[in-house]
Amino acid sequence: MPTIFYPCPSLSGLLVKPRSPTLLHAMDFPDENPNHYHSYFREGFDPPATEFQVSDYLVLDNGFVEDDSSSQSMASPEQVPGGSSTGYSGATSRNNSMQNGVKKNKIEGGHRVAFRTKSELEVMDDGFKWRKYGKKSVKNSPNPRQNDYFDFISSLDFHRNYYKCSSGGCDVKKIVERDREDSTYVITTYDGVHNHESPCMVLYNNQMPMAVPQAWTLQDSSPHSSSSS
DNA sequence: CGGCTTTGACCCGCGC
DNA sequence: GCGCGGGTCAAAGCCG
Repeated sequence: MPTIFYPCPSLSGLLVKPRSPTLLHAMDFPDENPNHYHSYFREGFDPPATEFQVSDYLVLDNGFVEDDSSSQSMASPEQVPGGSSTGYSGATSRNNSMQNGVKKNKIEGGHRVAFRTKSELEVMDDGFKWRKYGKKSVKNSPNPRQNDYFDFISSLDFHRNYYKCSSGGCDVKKIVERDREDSTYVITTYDGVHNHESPCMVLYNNQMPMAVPQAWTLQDSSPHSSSSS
């Protein structure tokens, strides 16, 4: 079974809810930042639920985000004809194709994952090097909160930051925005699959090679994605 | 000087 | 057709 690994930064507990039929395997490692840890997921493992703070999102594989949650800022299925929605309803890239008259927001490389992480920080180190190439303002939160902490969060500008992997030849993109439904959360969406190892993983492998077996190796795509290339 | 961020402009698709 | 929103481009500026 092909395996795909993605990094998921987290500050206060990883927020995971598998959206695909495959279960996910989490392996947590410390970051260079003591306030962070990263988790790497792979198919075929059911993490003990008690170890995780449940989030509303983890979406992956085959290039389409599956989203049956009606309470999120990400697109709901009805926003995209045909039922397959994307993390961003307007992600109408010029590379997107029309299929049978139904616009499918298929991403290059065939994979999209989204992490919803409870964090004051919008930009978290996930081990890869990213270059920012765009920023767009979005509407403010529809649910303003009332205590000091939420006031602080709500005072932040709501915007969407666009990043590309700065590694040459790697076309993976990352979109970061604060969840407009709950501004204490940050939604990070990865588009595509890295064709190289993370510099961070090289460090990990040097330090504890047995503990991180090929965690950043991106093996062949899943059966779902084989039709999306 | 190179790499990165910022930011306004532009392109495109969609809904009305 | 037009306006709007999302995504990208690219020039300018910043910083180490």
